[in-house]
Amino acid sequence: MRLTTRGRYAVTAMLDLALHYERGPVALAEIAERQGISQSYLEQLFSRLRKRGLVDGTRGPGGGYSLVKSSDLISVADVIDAVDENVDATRCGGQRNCQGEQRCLTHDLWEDLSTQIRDFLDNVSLDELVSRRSVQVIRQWQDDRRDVAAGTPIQEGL
Amino acid sequence: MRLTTRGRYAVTAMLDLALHYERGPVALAEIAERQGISQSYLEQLFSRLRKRGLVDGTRGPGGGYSLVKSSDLISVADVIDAVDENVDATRCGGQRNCQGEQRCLTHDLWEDLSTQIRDFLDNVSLDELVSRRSVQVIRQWQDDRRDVAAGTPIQEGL
DNA sequence: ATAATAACCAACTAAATTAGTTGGTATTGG
DNA sequence: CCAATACCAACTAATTTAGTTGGTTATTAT
Repeated sequence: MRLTTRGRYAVTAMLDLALHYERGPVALAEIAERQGISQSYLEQLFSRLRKRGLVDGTRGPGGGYSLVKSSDLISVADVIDAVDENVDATRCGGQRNCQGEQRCLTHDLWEDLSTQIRDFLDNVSLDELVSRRSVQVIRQWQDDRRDVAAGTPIQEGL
Repeated sequence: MRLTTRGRYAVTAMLDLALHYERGPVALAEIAERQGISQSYLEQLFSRLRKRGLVDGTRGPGGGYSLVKSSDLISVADVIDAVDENVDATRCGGQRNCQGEQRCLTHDLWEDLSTQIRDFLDNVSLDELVSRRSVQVIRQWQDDRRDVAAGTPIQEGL
């Protein structure tokens, strides 16, 4: 089973995008700063996300990335799939050849676990994450922090 | 999240033990052969399993390992915990400091996923695995194969 | 006693993977 | 034209994993 920083970064970045793309494309530099992720690493991740048709890149000043589909149509599983090979828990990747030609003793167990994980991740959309209270709290904090860093007075509303 | 060959090997080996320890201690050489796992790697895993009080080692000829507790009291989670550090899906290991001092945007999501995985693995006991049809089929195949390799005619019953 | 068996132990190695860097080129808005 | 930004490929450092090597102890059978 592969669920590593790569997948977590990708979901975090996509969630950042879902939170900010309404005012137009979001530059990777912004996401990198807000989420504390290396920008060039993000580039690699977004290259994969773009190839999967999840995001759209706009070049030039004012450019950045935007979501192709509405955030309620993008599941966490979609994002992880795009950057990580898979979240399969079996050794053989479902090929049933974990031990020579044969299935290993525990093949079915890992298959069941994979199904569990997949069901869970399939059923969480970016949109659902956006509306979570805990996400909104962190978003607020991150946005304020950025305004302070930029010397802009914190504004309520707008 | 860490679910790698190590954890899978450990569960497979423990299941092999559950399937065979009634006739006395099972030598690692046997498990290694039946399950296709490097014996010296198994030694490392069993060292951890022993320290966790899951198995008991008997030295000398006829020795090997046996289960300390009955197989219905050992969950798959117990085994994975013993050899893998954890199956936590968060980056911070639940410390909530995934981004500097703060939680990262997706912290709660990974926490929820961890809970899912843990619940699943907690609720599968070795005993339950033993009684699965698919496990019995593979067990039969493995035991027959070993008899053939040893030149012993296959016996029904005994 | 001695030899064989098997647990037990520590240190090393090879391979893979990951996270991240470097140094670019291509587009596009102002 | 210039600055911003996506886009791209190749390299690097660190970490982790699976597995090896070369032992030592303890126990049983002869």
